[in-house]
Amino acid sequence: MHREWALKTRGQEESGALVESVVEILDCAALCFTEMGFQGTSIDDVARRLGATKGRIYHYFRSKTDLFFEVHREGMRRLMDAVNEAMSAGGTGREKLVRMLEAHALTMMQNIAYEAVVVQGVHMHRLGATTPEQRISLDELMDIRHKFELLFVEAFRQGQADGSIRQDADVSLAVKGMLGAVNWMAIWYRPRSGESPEQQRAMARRITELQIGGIAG
Amino acid sequence: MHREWALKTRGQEESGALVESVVEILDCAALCFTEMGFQGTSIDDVARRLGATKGRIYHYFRSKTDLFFEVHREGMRRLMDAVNEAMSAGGTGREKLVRMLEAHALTMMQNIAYEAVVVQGVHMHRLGATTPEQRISLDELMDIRHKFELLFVEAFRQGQADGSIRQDADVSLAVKGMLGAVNWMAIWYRPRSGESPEQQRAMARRITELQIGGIAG
DNA sequence: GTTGCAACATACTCCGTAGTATGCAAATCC
DNA sequence: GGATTTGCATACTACGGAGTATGTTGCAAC
Repeated sequence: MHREWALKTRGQEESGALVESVVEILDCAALCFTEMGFQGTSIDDVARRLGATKGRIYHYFRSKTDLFFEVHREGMRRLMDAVNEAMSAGGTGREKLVRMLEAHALTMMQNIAYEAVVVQGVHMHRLGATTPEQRISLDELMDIRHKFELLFVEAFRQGQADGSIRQDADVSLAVKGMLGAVNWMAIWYRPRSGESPEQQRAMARRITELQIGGIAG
Repeated sequence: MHREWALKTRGQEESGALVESVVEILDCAALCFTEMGFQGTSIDDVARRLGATKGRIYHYFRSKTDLFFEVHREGMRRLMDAVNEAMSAGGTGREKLVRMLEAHALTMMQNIAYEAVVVQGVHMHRLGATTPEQRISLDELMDIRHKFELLFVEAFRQGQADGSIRQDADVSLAVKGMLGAVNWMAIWYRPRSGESPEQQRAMARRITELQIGGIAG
């Protein structure tokens, strides 16, 4: 998969060193934004965390807002990739939905910094005070997010059609509820030190199963 | 119920006019914080929305952070009141949980500005850069939030004991999931113009029923 | 080996904003 | 009815932080 950075250097060849440096910046930015919020994070904060100075960041990114958008975009990309793959395999609508929710939850846990920024970004979508250029980026991100939700809606509808999902449910509300339950992990989940991928998968399965099966005894 | 404002004037008698003015400030602050975030909102923004100036705000609140805390506290208070009342009535654990979730969802919808700030505040709890005094306020709010979650845990456990809730569930994870589904409303829900309380109650019932019953067909 | 450019660091500018100090009219108290 | 306080508005200060302009170093190409 070819990444398309919205960088000053967009369009030119990506050497390995360049990508590495940019990813390093994105990682630190994701951590800072997660811990202190967008407005609460200064470029100097990110630079300090990098062990560098602003010069390095502004060499690659036009503005603080652009940097935030790139982190957001990368987080959405990881989510989208995971869920798309989970959806592509066959099965009933319900089986698809289960795989998609598990993939979603697992991606949240494995990329908690990026995904916390994504959750923040959703909240920020009415920021308004942006340049027309940034407005386009923002609209693009909202569009991706909408498409993301539509994937779940589609699987849900398929499940209703094949009888694996109850038909008396408001699809939109049901999907928003399920996604909310998983997205909320961005708020409370922090990896326990030494937590194995298998433990993470187990947690993803449990939270998914509760959303599918409910809690009634 | 006697409100205890963390104001400069704390401890003195609350005349009706004082309360009215403070509530007006809190309402505007809640809207601003919801739309632009904590750091993105300036005191002048809140004042402009009030049709006033900073002087009025700093007359009642020590700092911007204090103002945010008060909005957060008020939002939590409304949630807590609603859920506490729903819990106090009898019934099985599951019946309690249903009423509590419905009350939670309904309160979210009817106080969306305040509750959006509450959700934001949870995310902000590791802000760090606060005075010791503010640190105490913040810890207090986190404590309230924790107690709030414990109410649901308690009802859940009761339901497991009386057989109305399945016993193979991780209580903490299940509660976090359900609360996430409802809290997420702070992100997507905006009242449709002319939406009746009855329609809101219907939505609260639907989202609750999905969390309790699941979506399996 | 020197030219050129990439990849930063350094050193500024400038503006928004939190917080303060002061002014001032109306209400309240004695 | 003078004195004091309340409930703000006005005017100011101080500073942090976004963005910029300008070095500086190292590698690559020729």
